[in-house]
Amino acid sequence: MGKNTEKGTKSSATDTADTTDTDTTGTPRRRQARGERRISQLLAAAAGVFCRTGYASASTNAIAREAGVSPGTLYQYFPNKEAIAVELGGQLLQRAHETHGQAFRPENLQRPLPELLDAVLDPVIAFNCENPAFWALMHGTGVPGIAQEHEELHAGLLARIEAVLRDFCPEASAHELAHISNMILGIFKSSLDLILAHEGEERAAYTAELKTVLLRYLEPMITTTPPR
Amino acid sequence: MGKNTEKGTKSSATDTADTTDTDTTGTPRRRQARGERRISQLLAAAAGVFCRTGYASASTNAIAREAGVSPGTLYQYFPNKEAIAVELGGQLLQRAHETHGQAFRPENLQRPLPELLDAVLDPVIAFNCENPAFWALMHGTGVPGIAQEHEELHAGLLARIEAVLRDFCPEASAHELAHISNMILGIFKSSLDLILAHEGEERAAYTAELKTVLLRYLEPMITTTPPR
Amino acid sequence: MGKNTEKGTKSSATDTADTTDTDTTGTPRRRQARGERRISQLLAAAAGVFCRTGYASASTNAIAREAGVSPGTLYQYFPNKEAIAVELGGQLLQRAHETHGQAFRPENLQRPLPELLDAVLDPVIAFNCENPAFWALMHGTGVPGIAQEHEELHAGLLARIEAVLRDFCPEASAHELAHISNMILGIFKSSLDLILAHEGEERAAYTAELKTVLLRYLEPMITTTPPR
Amino acid sequence: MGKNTEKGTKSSATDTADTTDTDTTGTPRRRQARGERRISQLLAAAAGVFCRTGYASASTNAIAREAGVSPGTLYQYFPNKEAIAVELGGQLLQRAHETHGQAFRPENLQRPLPELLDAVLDPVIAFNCENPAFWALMHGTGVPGIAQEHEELHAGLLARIEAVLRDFCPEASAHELAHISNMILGIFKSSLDLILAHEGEERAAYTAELKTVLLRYLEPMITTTPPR
DNA sequence: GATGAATGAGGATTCATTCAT
DNA sequence: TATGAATGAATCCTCATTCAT
Repeated sequence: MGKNTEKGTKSSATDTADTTDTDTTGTPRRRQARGERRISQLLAAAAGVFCRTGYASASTNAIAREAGVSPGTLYQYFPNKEAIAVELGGQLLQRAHETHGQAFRPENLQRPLPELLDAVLDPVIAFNCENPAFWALMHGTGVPGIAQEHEELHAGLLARIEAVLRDFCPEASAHELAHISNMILGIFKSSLDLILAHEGEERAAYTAELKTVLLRYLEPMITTTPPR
Repeated sequence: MGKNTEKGTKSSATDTADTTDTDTTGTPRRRQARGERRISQLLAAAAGVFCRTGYASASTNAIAREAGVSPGTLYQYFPNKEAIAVELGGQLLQRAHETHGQAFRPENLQRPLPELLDAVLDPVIAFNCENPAFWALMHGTGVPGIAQEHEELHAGLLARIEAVLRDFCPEASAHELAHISNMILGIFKSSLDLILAHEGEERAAYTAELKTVLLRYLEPMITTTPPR
Repeated sequence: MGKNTEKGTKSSATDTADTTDTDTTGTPRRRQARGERRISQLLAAAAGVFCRTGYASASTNAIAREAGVSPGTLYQYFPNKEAIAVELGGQLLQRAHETHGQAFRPENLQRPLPELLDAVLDPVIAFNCENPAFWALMHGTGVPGIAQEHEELHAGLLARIEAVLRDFCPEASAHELAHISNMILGIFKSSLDLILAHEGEERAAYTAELKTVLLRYLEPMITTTPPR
Repeated sequence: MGKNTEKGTKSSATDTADTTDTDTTGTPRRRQARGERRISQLLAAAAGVFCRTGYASASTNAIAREAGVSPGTLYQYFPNKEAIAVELGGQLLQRAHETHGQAFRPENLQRPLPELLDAVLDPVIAFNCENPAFWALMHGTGVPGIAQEHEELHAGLLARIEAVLRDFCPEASAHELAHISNMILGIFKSSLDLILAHEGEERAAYTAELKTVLLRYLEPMITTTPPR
């Protein structure tokens, strides 16, 4: 596992105060850098705690302790517990989008279905294996902000899947496409649970099985070869 | 404490005019009936609240309020919040088992796969549509008692699926059977989410889609016709 | 959920003299000092409330209020109500033991009985007058931890009394010694009630009377002069 | 509020039966007799529960259960928990007064001190051994009503002791008499604890020891032989 | 009268959040 | 900024007491 927290993203949760602070001296820059580090620290801690105990029963004090700071410090960077989840979700979401952008890039989509599945699924699965907090968060927090992020994620993936699907089955109706996409996404999610719950060979086996399911589900629908 | 929840008294939730509800003395039976009603009331309220807010953030006072009683009354029937969830889960679990018993009965399993899928899936889906609190509870409560019930449910379903599978694919290894069963269950669960999230035609469409997925997934594996 | 068995229970009361815990900065020491003060504050408040209303009907909120802090603060230092009583009892017990150690020191025990009674009883009575919460706590809390402390206290005193007695009445049987010691302790306790219930001259009178009782009770038993 | 709670507090078991509002029919008598039985039942149950758990932690439901009746029935005879204790205390108090009347009757007081102690202490000790709830109640309930009863008891005993004392030591001052009486009572109480805490031979030994203590304490004070 | 279900104020305890240092 | 003590509303749960039957 380890700490894979990138910095340099947007902190955005609390930085309204330092927008106009200083332009000339170097200190604020360093200060800001330290702030970024703190935020990463806190988000990483939050990811761990959310993963372990779930959002609802994760206490801010536990997060602060895990991050090695005091609760007061936590609240210097986040206005409340929800904001931590939203920010964490947002960051992971962005990286997920990037991953999806890579996974669904045109050269992957032009291959025959079996290769396409490999090309698309492998990086997405890898991302989720490396960021197990992602699903944990996106699932059942009950937090509106997160729910919205989940929507985004869901809608984004659905759109991508539909796009691919449209290429393969040009004559499918919009409704059919929606149903199929949702099914695909659902199958993916539940398989992901299985994949994340296992390791090594088992994990590989479930990954293979997922591809088999999708392949068999989709193959009969294909009416054209992939475009281009 | 509170292991006295036999079922059986389902009589006329709406009409209080049970003229024949006393065999020897009037009071005990009526008292018992009232207690049963209270328990049902409370469990129904709990189901609603758990469904809406999740187990963790459901407060006992909220459940009591939803049931239209005082917190003290709730605690007359359940020793604590957890027990409510466990009892509710237990009751639903039992009914689920009954449903599964019906769904997986031999005459259903002897048919060809498409009909088998109809025969098995339809009642299970129906049950879940009628008891939406079931999945909500079984999912992430963090309550040991529930987790165990979930285990039971999961293991029970898995065993049933494996049994069916073994008939269809006699030469599959134990590992393969386990993987396939888990995939099937996962696909079922995620489709169930979709099904529960929709109504009417959409619901039917997703149900059909689930069957399609499973049919296409399983058909190539079948090496024998079903026994007898 | 709540696995925070932290400092509260075992602050151990006497470690205020830790001169070495802060060498570099002043803050930790001030913090710790504040914590110590809070604990003392809370224990003092608890002593007052326990004294006034008894352990069972003393509410933690009342203790917090008496200490001038919020309930949450109380729980920052003590995990629960019982722990307050145990800590308070423990602290007082330790001081009692010290007092007893002084009271029963050899040079006191070598004197003739009348002087011995003065030398032993006066400091013990003084201690109890200064710490009226002591008996109040040791009496009927129903708390196991306290009961154990009470046992210790009782057994300790009994042992000391028996030791003195053995010197004075070498030929008394073990049973007789036990009976006499228990009687002495009982007489002491009941007189203490009287002493604590009065002030000034009256208190002195009861103190004198206690000594008279013991003197007359014990004198006829003495068969040797005190050792050495 | 004002509903039906008239009788409860002072029914007092023995004397209300004479105030009979109905003389003609048998039913009210029987009814009243049943009421008396209920009250005795409840008081006996209360005695047991108070003895076992102390007043504060005795719940009215526990008392009702011990008495084999429903909580509602308990409240038909007593307006509240305190009243039960007060009534129980009152009844025991009365019997204690009777015992004291017997113990301190003139022919006992005219004997020489050793016999007097036997004659007075033995019945009082016996009474307390047979009614262990008495001390349990009189001790630390924190209930005003009980405290008052305790006062009565205390004052009554003190007066009797002082009366005896005055006969033996005619020239003692009022203050001295008060002090000595209080000491005697205190010694008696603490010995009683010891006596009640043991059985058989041990109990006898402590009883003997109590008499020894009092004898040695009082003998030197006697300046006259008992009157008559 | 008797029952036992129902009540609800009150107590112990937690935790997101604030504030003095 | 960092700290961690302090806050207090909210939660679970109890029990003396009342009320419908």
